Amino acid sequence: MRARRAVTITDVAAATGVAPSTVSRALHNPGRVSAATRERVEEAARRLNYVPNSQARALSSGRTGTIAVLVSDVTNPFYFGLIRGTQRQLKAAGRAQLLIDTEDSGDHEAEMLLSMRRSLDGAILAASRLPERRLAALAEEIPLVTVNRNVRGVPSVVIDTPAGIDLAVEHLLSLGHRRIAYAYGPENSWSNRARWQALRAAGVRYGHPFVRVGPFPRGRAFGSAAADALLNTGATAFIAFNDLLAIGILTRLRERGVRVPGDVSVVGCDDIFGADFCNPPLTTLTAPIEQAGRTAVSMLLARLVPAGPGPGRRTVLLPTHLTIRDSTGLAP
Amino acid sequence: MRARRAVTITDVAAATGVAPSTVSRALHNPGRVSAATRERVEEAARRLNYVPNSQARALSSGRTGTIAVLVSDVTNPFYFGLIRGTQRQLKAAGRAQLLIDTEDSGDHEAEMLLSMRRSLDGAILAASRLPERRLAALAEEIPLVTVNRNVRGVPSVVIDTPAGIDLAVEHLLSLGHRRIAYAYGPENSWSNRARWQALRAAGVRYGHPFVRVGPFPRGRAFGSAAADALLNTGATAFIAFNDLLAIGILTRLRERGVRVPGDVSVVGCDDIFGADFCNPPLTTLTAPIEQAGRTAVSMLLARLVPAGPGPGRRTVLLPTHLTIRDSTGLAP
DNA sequence: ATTTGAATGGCAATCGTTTGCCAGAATTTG
DNA sequence: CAAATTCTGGCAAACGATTGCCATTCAAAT
Repeated sequence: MRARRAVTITDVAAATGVAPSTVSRALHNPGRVSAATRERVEEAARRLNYVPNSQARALSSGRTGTIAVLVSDVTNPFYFGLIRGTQRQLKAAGRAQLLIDTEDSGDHEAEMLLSMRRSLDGAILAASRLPERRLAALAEEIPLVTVNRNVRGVPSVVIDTPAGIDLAVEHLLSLGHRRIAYAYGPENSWSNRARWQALRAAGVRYGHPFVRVGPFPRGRAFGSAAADALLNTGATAFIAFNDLLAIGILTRLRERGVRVPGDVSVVGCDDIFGADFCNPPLTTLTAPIEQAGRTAVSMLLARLVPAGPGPGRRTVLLPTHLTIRDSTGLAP
Repeated sequence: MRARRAVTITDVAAATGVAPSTVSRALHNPGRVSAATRERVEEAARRLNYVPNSQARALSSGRTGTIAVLVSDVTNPFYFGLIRGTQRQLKAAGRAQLLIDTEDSGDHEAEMLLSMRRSLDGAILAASRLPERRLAALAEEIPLVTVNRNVRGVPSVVIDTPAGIDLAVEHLLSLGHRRIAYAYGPENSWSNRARWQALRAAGVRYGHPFVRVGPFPRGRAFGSAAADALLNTGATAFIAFNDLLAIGILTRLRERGVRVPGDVSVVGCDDIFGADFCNPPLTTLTAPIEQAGRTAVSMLLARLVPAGPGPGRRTVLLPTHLTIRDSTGLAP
């Protein structure tokens, strides 16, 4: 009933008067056949509207042409840019993107990856929740590139927010702030730990011991709790684990009648969609998210060609910059 | 070098002492073998950590287990919820989701679909840009469900924003607004046309001829042009094609010193991420986007089982409701 | 006891490619 | 001009499942 039998390589072969193997080579290994036959094959393929069956090809060649992109939560705006970046680059390389939502669970992540490893050429792990050991083990099974997660032996692209944190601190210090508090995010987030790490180091360096509150779960909703806790520290400037939390904090501060930046300043991380139009617009560490996606894809694809140029760069560090908007101002 | 040879159905068969065909049946067609053998097979499969090769399975059975979801722009927040909805439902059904960004081009859309039709069990078209004829033709090739696009013969789930428009109009009329202007979106958007359609009809019904400005391309950036044009109409209330545009309009109005809702009221459509924390929070038509995604998947899967329950509902209409926030108020 | 039919399991073809190997033709080399 | 290479193209064996068909076995019905 559905779609009459598809055009196969055999049909093209018959139409051209050559063997199927020749068609295969003409199409995917041009150097292997004479120019004349190649042209005849191509013509016939075009005429018959032949499109290779990727299943069959995957079966015999072992390459599937699809790359999985695993995110912990598709609705987290942070991933939008990332997904767009991977999508672009993959499309340009003629590959398909399998999007997987791991629902923030490492087990889920591993299970998905393992069960699909036969159907994948590789995977990009944006924000893996897996412990180092399991991640490394998984990388043995299937080519992997991580984003914002640095594990020995697994290539990764990481956005250098820690360096950005220094920029934020300088910015706040220059505005006269001396007490800075950090809203600590989920313990299972590598970025979160790295950010706090950097902030604490900066605090020591400048001789102002910065404090932290939390941890708080992911999501704007917990901005309320975070805001209350932050106010309680007596700090005049807050840095939030990410923009989502920062926006939640902003909302709560408004509710409580605390003026931003009159009374306190707030800095976010990532510069997600919405950071520029929330109220007030958020000063934040702008991360090159889309570029991270593109880079991750490039690294992964580079590893897939057998004659890869050596091991390639193992870790690519992408710089961030501080985007100053209206949520930071002079210390009161 | 990579991953020692995988465990195949033959290995399981050997370990159990039965034929491969029996293993296949035990695993996917339980009624066909005795309970005893099935258990032995299952045990062996578990022990050997067998995971079927989906390529091979697709090749012989014709079913691939993956569904494509086509969106016109992955970074449009409207799709976030949709993608989450489809993701959820597909995962529950044990299927994979291939995400495709058509970059707002019908040609691209058709080309992708055609070239992947062998690797797909079906596709969900969120916001197709294809003309009716081509869409209908494509539906012959591959099982399709559209979202927010109604084409004869193609099952669809549409979010009933037109009905919502009436709610918005009543809301605005009750606040004393008499002149309402619509910011018209891209001509190639079915939803946009439907919304204007509904608004115009309401205008006629209530005896207040509503006007429109535009069309404006997708994206927040064009909110500036839209805002200026809207102000120029002399209307006191604006309804925007979607929230993205509405937020852009809000930004521009603030720039120009126009107070919202003091001077003018603004209503958006969709209730995307950000509509609740922009400045001021946006009154909007809340669409059950995630549910739309889930429903689309259910409809598609229902069509795939051979003994489907008849043709099923062809079009599912999902209701919207008006979420009143701070961008609407009494007419000046 | 014979017939019937259901339940169970195996054989082998098939799905559409890719690719190692081989043979003949064409070309280069000494 | 003979020998050695390089080019081309075909054959056939995978790749790992599914499934139509057949052969047994075993129980139920006559």
